[in-house]
Amino acid sequence: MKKLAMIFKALSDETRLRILSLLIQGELCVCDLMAVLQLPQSTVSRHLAYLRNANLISDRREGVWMYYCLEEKLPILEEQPWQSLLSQLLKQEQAETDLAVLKQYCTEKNGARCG
Amino acid sequence: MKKLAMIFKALSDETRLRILSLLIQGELCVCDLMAVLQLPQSTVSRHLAYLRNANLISDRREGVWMYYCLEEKLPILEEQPWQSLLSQLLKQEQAETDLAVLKQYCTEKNGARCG
DNA sequence: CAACTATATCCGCCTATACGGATCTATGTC
DNA sequence: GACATAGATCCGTATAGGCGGATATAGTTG
Repeated sequence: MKKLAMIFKALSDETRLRILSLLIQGELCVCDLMAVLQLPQSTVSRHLAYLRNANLISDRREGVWMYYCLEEKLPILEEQPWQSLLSQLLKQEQAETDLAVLKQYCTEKNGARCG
Repeated sequence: MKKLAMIFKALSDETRLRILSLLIQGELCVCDLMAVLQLPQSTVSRHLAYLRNANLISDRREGVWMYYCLEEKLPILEEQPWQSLLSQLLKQEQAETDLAVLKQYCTEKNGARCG
């Protein structure tokens, strides 16, 4: 029960929910998230660390960049409720806005790396 | 998104999850919850108030007793993810223990009122 | 190794909220 | 109205965690 509560605590912050909704589209690095969310780097990194500690996302280093992506299966929460929570996220207005910004950002970046 | 985050915040405390898992069985009053959870009245009432403010439960007065029960449909979260979260709750070890205690408590009480 | 960039972590500050005993309020009973 | 009981709220205390600028660290490039 305590573990389940920890997962919900990880989900109890708007910024973290926004990050998760963006990661549904695929892995992103810290720069990407900073650009889309318009938040300082320390804030983004802190939330990513929180989500990683809760095992909701995993990271992968590629050179200087850290790429984060959603964990598809969680140790505690079963797959069905987890996926249905994620799809619920996408239905939020804020998620739509953020995804539009992400799309625009990706177009401009056009496959290039950050930096 | 903020509202969704508020719901998760309400779910981010172990005691509140235990209360919700008990309420799945049907409405209970504060005395019942105190007895089963073995927690002081102020603690139980505080968590119930938190859950009510988050619209996860509703209350009903009957004489001196306040009965609380689960809200079946939430304004923000759709029914499917909500129900699947609730069923996830029941799969936790702590929930099994608590439900056993509740069952025992109800047997002893045998339909009587509190007090 | 020096310089640069991406990211993680530290720091001080501030708010939210957990706890449980004490008190207030509402209701029922005599 | 006096009293008892259920429950809500208040209180002081303690901790978690949000914020974002500053600093530390890790990898890349010359």
